[in-house]
Amino acid sequence: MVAAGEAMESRIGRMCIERGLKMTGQRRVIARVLSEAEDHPDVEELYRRAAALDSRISVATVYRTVRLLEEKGILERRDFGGGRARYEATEDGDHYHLIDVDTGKVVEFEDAEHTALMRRIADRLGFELVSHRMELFARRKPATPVASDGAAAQRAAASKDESRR
Amino acid sequence: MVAAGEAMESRIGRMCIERGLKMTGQRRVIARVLSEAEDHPDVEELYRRAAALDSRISVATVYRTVRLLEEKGILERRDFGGGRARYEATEDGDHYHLIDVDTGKVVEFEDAEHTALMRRIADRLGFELVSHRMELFARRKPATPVASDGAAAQRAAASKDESRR
DNA sequence: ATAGGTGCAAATGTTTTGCGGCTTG
DNA sequence: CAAGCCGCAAAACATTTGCACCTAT
Repeated sequence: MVAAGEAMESRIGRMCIERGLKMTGQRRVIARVLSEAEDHPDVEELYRRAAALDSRISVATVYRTVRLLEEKGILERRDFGGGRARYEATEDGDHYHLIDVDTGKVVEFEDAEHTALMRRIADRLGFELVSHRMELFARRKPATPVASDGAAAQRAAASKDESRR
Repeated sequence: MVAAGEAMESRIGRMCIERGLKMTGQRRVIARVLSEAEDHPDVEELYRRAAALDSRISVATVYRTVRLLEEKGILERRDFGGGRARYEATEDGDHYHLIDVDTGKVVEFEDAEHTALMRRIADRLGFELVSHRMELFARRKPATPVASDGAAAQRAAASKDESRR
């Protein structure tokens, strides 16, 4: 196991240092929370988790930090509908999100074909793609009656719990 | 020309009547503004245009109307970033938007292939697609240096002015 | 007449900010 | 020590709503 020291820098904490950000206590805590998050928390939720580790943190700081990290390219802001922005650490390959309209759960998936398609479209219109976004809103299928299923499912899927609204 | 009577119902106005909505003066004006819009105005802008035709309209009513028409499927709400929701009349075929990150202009385009792809992806993950969204953020290309251009450009593109932010 | 619209202003919910004090590099 | 943070509370926005009149149907 990873001998949990105490002042050990989290993955995102290290990224902050790399970009020359001042590391305060609260920033370190928020960085840790973000590093450990496996879902797409909104600011309120990040605040809750951070405050649980160190109570001298205010929502304002969470907002400021999350904004800063987004500018630095460390975080990405998402909008899955429902008013508040959600955040997730920037990852390497492009991936997209499918939101279960009934439960609010988010399923991530990759699709290289798609990214290429977008670039091609922009190009055809005389533009250079800067960024893009795509979200699928869907409902779980009732269960495959009979038919050939077996190895039906998927590699890519990584369901995560986040039933809030 | 279409003899602009005065109480003549606009396209969206007619749709309201079809669905049994009460046609008040302000609703008629808003419907007309929406019918004539060729861009993707936000509520503030709709209010401006409507108030120019009939000053006894409040923003609250525009908000209420736009919300109602969205529920009735007459309008679609869009989010192109920048805080406020934008609206556009529901059209037949799916179309998507490319936002010029420098000017804010919106270019619409269609892509049947794409819609099918999404449905397939959802299906593969065990879901039934309810709706989806996709936006491209891009920058105009500097001009094709030499190479084969000529018939370079595009059919699909329909650029529209809306440089606001 | 009556269900439903409307204006106005107050309320909401999320995110930003001004400011004096405190911390990091 | 200077530049940059933080907490707090107020402010800023976009959008919604309660209430007391109006008005299409």
